[in-house]
Amino acid sequence: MTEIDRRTENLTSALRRAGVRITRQRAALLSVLAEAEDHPEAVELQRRAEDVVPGISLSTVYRTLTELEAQGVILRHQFEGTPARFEHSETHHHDHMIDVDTGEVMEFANERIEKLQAEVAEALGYEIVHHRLELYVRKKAGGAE
Amino acid sequence: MTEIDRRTENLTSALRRAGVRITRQRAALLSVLAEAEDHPEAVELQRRAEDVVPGISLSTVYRTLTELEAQGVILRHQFEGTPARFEHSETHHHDHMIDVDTGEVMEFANERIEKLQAEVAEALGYEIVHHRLELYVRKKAGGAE
DNA sequence: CTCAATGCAAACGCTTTGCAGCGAC
DNA sequence: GTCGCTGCAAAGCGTTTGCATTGAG
Repeated sequence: MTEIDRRTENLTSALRRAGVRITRQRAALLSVLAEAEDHPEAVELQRRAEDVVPGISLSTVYRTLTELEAQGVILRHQFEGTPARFEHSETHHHDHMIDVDTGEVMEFANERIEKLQAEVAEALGYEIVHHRLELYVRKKAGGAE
Repeated sequence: MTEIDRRTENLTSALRRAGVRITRQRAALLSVLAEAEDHPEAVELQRRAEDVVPGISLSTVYRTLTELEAQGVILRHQFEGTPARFEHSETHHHDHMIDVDTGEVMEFANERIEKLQAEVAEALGYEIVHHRLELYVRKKAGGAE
């Protein structure tokens, strides 16, 4: 069983747990999401799913994504100036760095930043429900291209 | 000259520098923005401006906001689940904490987080153009209400 | 007097929704 | 066979834009 099969299984069981039917459209989307290494937007997911289920509608894509997000198995990111992007939430928590020139999305994790965020909230009597940290960046001149 | 007059002056001169006309609508918006202590959205700014210029249109509000943002004198924030919110950028840099229950927006600044962000980008050969850090929080049980 | 700014209404881009027919269970 | 899901088309929401008119300079 591959890593991707495992992820697909995970997404599928989340839907089953929610008591919904696994249709051809949903099965296609689940595997597309499981094998995505990037951060595709809804239309891109539709495009990829069409290889398996030609004619799948964008409404279905959005409805499924909304359901999966509610189940907590995928994440929806609203970066600046683009439609929402999605990724399965199996991997550990991370934040994002977006190259403003290319649109490329990279991931990073920094334990110390996380800790400081919690301290900031704590100091004011709050606890963090979730956060959003996005670095909009540009390759440095002379940097490795 | 009050602090608010100073801010209004600052916003006005940014527009003048851009070579645009200071109309009644714009003058009203500039002072509304200057005296705002919160993070109002476009319709709210329109509402406040209407006290001075009844009938000011939302298009005008948006057009002026876009211009001021381009001049770098106001900031546009796209928090989750709400229309864009605006604030004059006179004060020093800060990030935001949003109470998910009340919608209240609070500001905070943390030098160490800023520094770590720069380091993360630097380590990968990038420099930060701008960032977005938002903490979606909830008052802790037993915390000062 | 001129040309930029306004208000209106229409278009926009992304996302959600109502509905009649379809298909997973 | 039931009833949840689908595709379609239409609506929603915040924001932008085209255009004829108005008003700042």
